[in-house]
Amino acid sequence: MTNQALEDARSANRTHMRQQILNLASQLLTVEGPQALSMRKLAQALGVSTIVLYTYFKDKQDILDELYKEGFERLRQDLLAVPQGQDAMAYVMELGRTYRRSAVKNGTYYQIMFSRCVPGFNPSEASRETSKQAFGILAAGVQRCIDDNVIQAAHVGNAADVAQVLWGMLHGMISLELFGYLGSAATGEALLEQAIQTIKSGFTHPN
Amino acid sequence: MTNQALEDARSANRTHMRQQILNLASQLLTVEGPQALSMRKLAQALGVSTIVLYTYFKDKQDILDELYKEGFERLRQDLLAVPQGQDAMAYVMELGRTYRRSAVKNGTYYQIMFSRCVPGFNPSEASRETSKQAFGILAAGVQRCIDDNVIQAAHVGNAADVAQVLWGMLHGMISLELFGYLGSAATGEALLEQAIQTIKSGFTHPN
DNA sequence: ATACTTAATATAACGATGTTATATAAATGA
DNA sequence: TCATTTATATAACATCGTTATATTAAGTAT
Repeated sequence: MTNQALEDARSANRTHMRQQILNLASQLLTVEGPQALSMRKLAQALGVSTIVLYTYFKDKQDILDELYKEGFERLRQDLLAVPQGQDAMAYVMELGRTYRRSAVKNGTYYQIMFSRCVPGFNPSEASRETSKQAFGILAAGVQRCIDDNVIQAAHVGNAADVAQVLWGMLHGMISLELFGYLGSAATGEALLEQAIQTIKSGFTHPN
Repeated sequence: MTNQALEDARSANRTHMRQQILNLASQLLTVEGPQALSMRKLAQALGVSTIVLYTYFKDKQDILDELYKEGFERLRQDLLAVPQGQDAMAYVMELGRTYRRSAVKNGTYYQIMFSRCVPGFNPSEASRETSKQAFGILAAGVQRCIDDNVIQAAHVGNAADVAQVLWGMLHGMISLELFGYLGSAATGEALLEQAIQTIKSGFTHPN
């Protein structure tokens, strides 16, 4: 006969252990970079054998998938914290600045989310759904601009497409910054501000 | 006594062998992706031992560095092929479309150039100079727009900064496309066109 | 309480990777 | 012909992700 309380305890231990592993993986990732995040180091840091990792996670991809999700969750939380009180356009522009701050703050996470820094890693379909939620915040902000007639949808297309363009620009500027492709003259923050202003003008003054 | 002709012959053989290795590496990269580009496979495809690779290149990074340079060289050539006859703004916009076409056509090269798809690889300082030359074409185009008063520098900043913003947007849109982050609704080409129009409006109608 | 079953963990191995030390064959020079 | 340098091969080392086998602990049942 199976004991329900026992199962629960085991399940609790299981999620607890999983979290502990993920915390350590996150720390290893942040401090030493994606390169140093190996199963062996992780196990050693935990003081256990490698096989323990495989009882709590299917494989390394499974762990990376969780970090990927956590990265998008952090981004989503940061974006959610932006107050919507101001006018719609100002809100969207502030989302852009927040996006950059969040990405730079969690640079190693951002690498996992958007660069193929771990060979063979591809986020699962479920995790990609998480990424769409973060994007959804951006899209909703754009939609509000359209509703308020700050952006003329007739000229620039639907909200999703406009948000894609905005996202692309944000992601591109941030990627160049994180990759060291920005000319030494301007800072990432200043250039992003300029980019935001440019795209804002493009949204509001279509040809 | 050293024979000059012999040295020359050796040097010629050396560069020839180097090129042969790089060609095969490029093919391996294109067909099987960055993941499959290993020293052993490369040696096996050449029908020689791994040590041969190390007599012609310092290490794997050295080979990747050459591929990195070749990627930017291809991009540069494609951008140079864009006719400058048209008006300055149209030329810059066409540069943008060409940039995307070139990046999509050489997707695996683009990964080496802009994503950390090979652990531990960082382009050398010399190679990064090559990347700046491709960027220089973009910057020169923007400069022409400023000279022709199609872009008001007073509003949007100097040519280098404007080009950075343009580059960031291009790179971002392309990255999202190559990474599969584009909503299934719109194609990469259509979205880039929209982005180009947006940024064009932003450049010409500053607030 | 003792035997049985199940879960958790360790050890050690497999194949693959980049890289290199040692050894061997070929070619060039005196 | 002998000596020296060069090119190449073989085999090894350390690291990686992963897993088969063995061992230990814990819980269950009689």
